[in-house]
Amino acid sequence: MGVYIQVLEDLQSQQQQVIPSEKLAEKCEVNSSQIRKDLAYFGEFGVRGVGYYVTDLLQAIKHFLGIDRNWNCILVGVGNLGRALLRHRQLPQKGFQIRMAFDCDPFKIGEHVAGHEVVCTRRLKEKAQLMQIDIGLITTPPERAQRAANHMMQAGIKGIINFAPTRIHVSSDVTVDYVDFSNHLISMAFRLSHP
Amino acid sequence: MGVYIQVLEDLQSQQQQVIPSEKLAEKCEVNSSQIRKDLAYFGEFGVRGVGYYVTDLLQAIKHFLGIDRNWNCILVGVGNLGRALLRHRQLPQKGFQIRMAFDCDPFKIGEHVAGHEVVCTRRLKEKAQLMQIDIGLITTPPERAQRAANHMMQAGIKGIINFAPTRIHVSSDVTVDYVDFSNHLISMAFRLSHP
DNA sequence: TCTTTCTTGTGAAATTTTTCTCAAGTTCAT
DNA sequence: ATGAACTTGAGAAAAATTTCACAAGAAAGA
Ligand SMILES: NC(=O)c1ccc[n+]([C@@H]2O[C@H](COP(=O)([O-])OP(=O)(O)OC[C@H]3O[C@@H](n4cnc5c(N)ncnc54)[C@H](O)[C@@H]3O)[C@@H](O)[C@H]2O)c1
Ligand SMILES: NC(=O)c1ccc[n+]([C@@H]2O[C@H](COP(=O)([O-])OP(=O)(O)OC[C@H]3O[C@@H](n4cnc5c(N)ncnc54)[C@H](O)[C@@H]3O)[C@@H](O)[C@H]2O)c1
Repeated sequence: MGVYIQVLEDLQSQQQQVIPSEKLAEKCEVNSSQIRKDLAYFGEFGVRGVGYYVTDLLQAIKHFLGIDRNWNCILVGVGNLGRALLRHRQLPQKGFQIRMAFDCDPFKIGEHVAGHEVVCTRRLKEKAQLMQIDIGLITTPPERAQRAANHMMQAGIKGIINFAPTRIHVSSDVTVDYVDFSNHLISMAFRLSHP
Repeated sequence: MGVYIQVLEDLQSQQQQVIPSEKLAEKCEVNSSQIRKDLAYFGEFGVRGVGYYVTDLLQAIKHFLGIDRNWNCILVGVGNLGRALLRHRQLPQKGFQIRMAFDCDPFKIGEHVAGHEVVCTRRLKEKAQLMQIDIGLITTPPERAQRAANHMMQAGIKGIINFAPTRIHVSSDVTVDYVDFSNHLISMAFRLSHP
């Protein structure tokens, strides 16, 4: 689904107003009926004989996915990866604002990264509750990920994305998503080994 | 599949020698027959009534996936994300060595990041051919990703992992994999909007 | 208006993935 | 030994996903 947005935004910036599923499929490298099925799932947006109106479609997809609004995020673990995310300009562009950054290292507390002051993790609950935080990003070492998740849950955060390569345990009303690059490297190694 | 490795390595470091699929499934948060099917796919590694020997299983999985060896990688685009990857200690630990780093920004060329000298992208072919490079990582801005891919193809690299949020076109003997965090954020936004 | 050319939306078919089930192998206490 | 308790591997069933195929709507030229 994310690919559709990527490609449609490209088309939009190229001023292309309409695109048929066949062409969109090519750009997304998927089957065209796949696209039609996916899009039909949340409404009739195409026009027979014409195709899909890029802008309308984008808006419809974004609304359906819940990304036609801003989401407040916090980040715990201002290390290599944490800094990269804090400095990543595309996240706020897409409606995901990292509102605060936390770390437990006294040398990092007080530092500023991309306009964010790094705050002590112990103050997470207190700080995060001042603002309605939707999503927490964990970029601590794996052995600290559970602790970071606990802090987030105490602050009432219901969505956690864990970049540390370890499973975490959360209560049933919290959604966790795992991001692990090494899976992509592994998958690549496999494909290169079995040509 | 990557989860299995993660969890098995955890077990190994805890000195646990044997684990039944049921317990492994719990830790990986998947169905236990799923695990048995997956593992049976590349051999009979379990012992009925006992379970799987952690060390043997790990070795077998790693061999099957082609990660019981070292893979030579290069990275193009020494920005926020590129630096994080260059400094990421787990990659070499898992057998993925980033051998060289390239950038086109004259201010960055010559700089050292995590023991790697940053080299001008124009010298990629020349440099990369001195060593058998297996995998190329693209961490440039999206509008430069295709160019980076072209350089890699010219150097004979057959596997490309693109962290830039754009599709790239490659010849049929090259494998591309896309990594896009924002997909995880989008998926989280969707799940939080449809509770 | 009619015909030709596109292209969607969708039911049906095909394929893939996941789950269920259980015979058969292993261990251990008695 | 024997039985009870486990656990795998794999066939069958179920569920989900992907692809096919085409009726029906839209546009454009004759
Ligand atoms: N660097 C990468 O490119 C990369 C890629 C994929 C995954 N990861 C994963 O992301 C995580 C971070 O990687 P990194 O390279 O940034 O490591 P890092 O060591 O540079 O950063 C970790 C940061 O977390 C902080 N921290 C530790 N415990 C904490 C706690 N309890 N509360 C708050 N902050 C805490 C540390 O002070 C440090 O600043 C790791 O789990 C790593 O495996 C990193
Ligand atoms: N920062 C993140 O956390 C993050 C997360 C996800 C995806 N990404 C993606 O990763 C890419 C890099 O992000 P970033 O934040 O590091 O950006 P960045 O601007 O900090 O870094 C980009 C680097 O690429 C270099 N570059 C540009 N053109 C080049 C070329 N032709 N050859 C070699 N080097 C070239 C630039 O000099 C710069 O050093 C972007 O596409 C971004 O969308 C970044």
